[in-house]
Amino acid sequence: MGQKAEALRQRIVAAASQLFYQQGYENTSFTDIADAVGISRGNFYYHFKGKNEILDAVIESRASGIKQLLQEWDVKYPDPRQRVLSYIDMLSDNQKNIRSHGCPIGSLCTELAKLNHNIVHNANIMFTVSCDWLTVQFKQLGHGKSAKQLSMHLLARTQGIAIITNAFKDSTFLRQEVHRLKQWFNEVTAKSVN
Amino acid sequence: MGQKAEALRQRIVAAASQLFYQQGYENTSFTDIADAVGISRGNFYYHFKGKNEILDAVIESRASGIKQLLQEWDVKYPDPRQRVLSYIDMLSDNQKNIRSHGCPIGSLCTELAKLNHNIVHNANIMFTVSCDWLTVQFKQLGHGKSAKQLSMHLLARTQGIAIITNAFKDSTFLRQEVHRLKQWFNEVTAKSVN
DNA sequence: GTCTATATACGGATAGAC
DNA sequence: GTCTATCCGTATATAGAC
Repeated sequence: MGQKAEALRQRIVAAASQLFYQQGYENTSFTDIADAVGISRGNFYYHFKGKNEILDAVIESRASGIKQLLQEWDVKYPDPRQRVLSYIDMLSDNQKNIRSHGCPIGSLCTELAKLNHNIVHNANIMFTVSCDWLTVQFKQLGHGKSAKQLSMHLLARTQGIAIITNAFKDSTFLRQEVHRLKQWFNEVTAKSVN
Repeated sequence: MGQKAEALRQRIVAAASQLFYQQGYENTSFTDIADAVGISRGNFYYHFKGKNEILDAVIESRASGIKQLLQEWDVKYPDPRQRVLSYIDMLSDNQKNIRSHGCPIGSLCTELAKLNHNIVHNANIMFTVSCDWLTVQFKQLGHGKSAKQLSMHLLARTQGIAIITNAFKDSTFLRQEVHRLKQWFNEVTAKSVN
């Protein structure tokens, strides 16, 4: 496969990912993606076997995208506390998108759980990337045994915030909850220091 | 409209509500509902103008169902603390369904937010019923100004738990979080007593 | 009121020209 | 590699028999 084809493949995945986020997976047709990319419907099948394979690529793309971002933070921020606070700040940074379309990970997992796709069971790798990274941070903050539980808790909190913000179209609530979440994080990490 | 037709209408709404929960709204066809109820596809259009109207009825049905349950609790439990704890216990009571299909309210709101339906803006009335009721309970527990914020917070927490439980198919996490949530509630209400 | 038959549109997928 | 043309299944919705 040539470089040009590979580049087009990337563009298809990027467009599909955005459309899946805005409109949902099932509700996005090949026509939608084709129009966004500027190619014909038939051309898809040179790059992908079918819609399932595009979904697979989107999940893979999102997971590796998050992974890369988190690795950059590992370099950028020496303090694990700062890293986790940056993670929480993602909610504020993306509040407009969350208000309109929810969390890209959570909403996709929710949709796929309703379908009988085999891929459903692999969709949560998008969560796992964050979960594993957060667990490492909590371990570095002195929480050995409860690190994973705290990580999952934080993950769930962010998801709940995204759902309610999206349902009520209310960014004010998001900001309140971000504050509350940071408060919780400060209390939890303060405990471990002693 | 006769009683028999009204009864059939109820059965259609009940079947549709369950299927929307298990398979999603878009992914559920008239054929699916027809098979579940035991009627023909064409018969729907005597009772409903279209799929939108069925969705409307399902939302209405769920909202009034929750409202009724909460009103029963108002009678059954004299203590507002007990009422809120019962609300939290809904997570444990429905853990199997949540594991398989998430929260019926949250997942529907998430799906509808992706579509361009006009109904989307009314879907959150299902949340509002719980939110208003919880706000009343927190007010009775001495939280005047922050009652609504606490109510929304609790709502978000339950949603986050449902998402993660569903994504990871992990009921153990749900039980941990229910414990954590009750702990939070105890701390919050303990404060207000003083 | 409930049914069968059918209209119409659109989805994913394939074949083959270029 | 990318296109056009087309197949086929299924969706909502309607018409009209009973």
